[in-house]
Amino acid sequence: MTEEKREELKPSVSFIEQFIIDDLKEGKNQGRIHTRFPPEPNGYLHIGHAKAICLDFGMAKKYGGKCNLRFDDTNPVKEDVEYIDSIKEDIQWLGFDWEEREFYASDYFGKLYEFAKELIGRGLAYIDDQPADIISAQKGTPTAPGTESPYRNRTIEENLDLFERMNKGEFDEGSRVLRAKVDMTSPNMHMRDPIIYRIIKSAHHRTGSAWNVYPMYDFAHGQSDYFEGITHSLCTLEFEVHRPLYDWFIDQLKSDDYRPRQIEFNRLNLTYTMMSKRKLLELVQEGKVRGWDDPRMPTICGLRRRGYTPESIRRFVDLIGYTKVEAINDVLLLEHAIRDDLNIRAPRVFGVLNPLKVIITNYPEGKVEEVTLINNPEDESQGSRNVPFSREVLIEHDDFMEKPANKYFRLAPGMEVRLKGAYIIKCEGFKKNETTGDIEEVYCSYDPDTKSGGEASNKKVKGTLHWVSALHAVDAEVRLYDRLFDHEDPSGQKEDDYRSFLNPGSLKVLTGCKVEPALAQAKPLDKFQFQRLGYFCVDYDSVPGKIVFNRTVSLKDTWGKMNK
RNA sequence: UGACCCAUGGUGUAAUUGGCAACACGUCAGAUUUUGGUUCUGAAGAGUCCAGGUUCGAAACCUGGUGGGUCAACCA
Repeated sequence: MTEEKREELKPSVSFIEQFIIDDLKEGKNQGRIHTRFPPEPNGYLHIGHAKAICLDFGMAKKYGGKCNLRFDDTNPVKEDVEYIDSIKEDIQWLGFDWEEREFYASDYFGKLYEFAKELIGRGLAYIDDQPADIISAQKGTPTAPGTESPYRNRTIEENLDLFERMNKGEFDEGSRVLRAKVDMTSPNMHMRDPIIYRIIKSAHHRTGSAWNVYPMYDFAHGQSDYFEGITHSLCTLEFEVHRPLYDWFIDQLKSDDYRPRQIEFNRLNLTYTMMSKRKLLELVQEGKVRGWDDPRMPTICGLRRRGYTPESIRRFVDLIGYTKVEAINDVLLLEHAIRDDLNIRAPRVFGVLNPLKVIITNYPEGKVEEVTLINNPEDESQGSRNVPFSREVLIEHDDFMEKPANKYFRLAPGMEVRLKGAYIIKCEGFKKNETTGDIEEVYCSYDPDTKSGGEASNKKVKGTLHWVSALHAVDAEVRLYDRLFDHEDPSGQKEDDYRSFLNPGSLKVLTGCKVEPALAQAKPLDKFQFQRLGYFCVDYDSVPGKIVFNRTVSLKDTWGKMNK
């Protein structure tokens, strides 16, 4: 899109941003905007979380507000410190900053406990002695109303006494719960006397064994928002039915005009992958992938290892928008975002994945020239580099055909191609293994006048190939990734387990690849465009002498598409 | 036999709130190119789930359908 066209476009904001603009205009909450990102520390962040992070932090920043990081750690059996550091790292890597506002729902356990006792005192909460299955049965179904617990009308004194003794550890897990007294006949299941405190005797990663009762999500989240002065509590669509309860608790809690507002938006779904934390954990535990940061995973750390940049992820999130429609986004759009970003920033280099030796028969033996190559035609400031050229070079196996197909612009008997940055060569012959049919060597002549920059270098040839000098190239392992699943929506099929859609070809490890010498110095996460092939990123597994690259994404390939 | 939410090209979103259905991705064609990349130009592709209604005028508002999603964890 041209700048001019961009100017002409009318500004459009998401429905959430419009709500924020309206609230600000109405002067709600003293004109403040304060959001929060509330991960549960029970797994790694994925790109769906990135969508929420961009909104939470993005809206706060755009409207002069703040965004808190708050760990929603109300369930000690499922949560662990292990995840906290990775979550913080991922948010920072994405480019967002919660400054000193790192909070935990567990910071408020004391206040929440007091609030619970206050509700009991006001006759709005009671201890239920029934087991889980009975309580569950009494809740009714979405189409049938629930029935009231026989313990619903205990005295305030008894409720208070029982609640305190629950917290002292006098009762077993599961023997009693604290429920809010709302409405057992409500059409909204969440309003049917929700459980707000349960007994858990496992140690909590932050509060240790200080508590024997822990608040449920519905009793912790909105109140934490309130305690922190949050104005806009943005979450995904499945919490829509929780909103009446969220508001109910805020109504009991509020003392002035301030009140946080929950707004729900659509979750991110991507084709050929899935976002379920539980299922992603299964992939890791069952060894279907190499870990949370396997480059095929939709996790932030996986994308980072794959070679995605924070800018590209933010751009992608910006492109897909926020609505209330449950959509499934084409992963092609994510790939477009990273290509677009890397096109401008990634230096171009030569890497040969599947080498075929070309001997330039009329080039002097032992001679080595340095040829100069532009690092990035899209960015002059990246300068140029020298690459050694000699009599034996390696080209891509695909760049030679014994019997060229129609419109094949590469090397074939009698055909001329340019070795990019060096000379134009002509194929004079080749060596073929008669038993296997493999092409083993190709023999070419070169024209010394066609050296790039030289007098005859403007000669038109159909093809330009990348190459490395056989003598100077360094070894590399290259990992090619394809979609993890071969079904657009692997976890959305009722009949089939998502595992049955695992793509057996999602990882191809290529050894014996050859890259230009300077790459021996590359560091993990360094990003390059292997010219004519794609964008590649140095993997953490690299060791001196053997560098490992991950293919982030291939270049668009119109030739490959023509031949599909 | 419930409540709530949703429905615009293939996909994702717009339409300044009732005034010519637009943008991005993808697709196709052409130009440029020492990357079959990039860039540039152009094209095809929806008449807005359906049926009524209100209105000079409806993608938008109303009614009723249809289709999809969410909700019955002592998970978040």
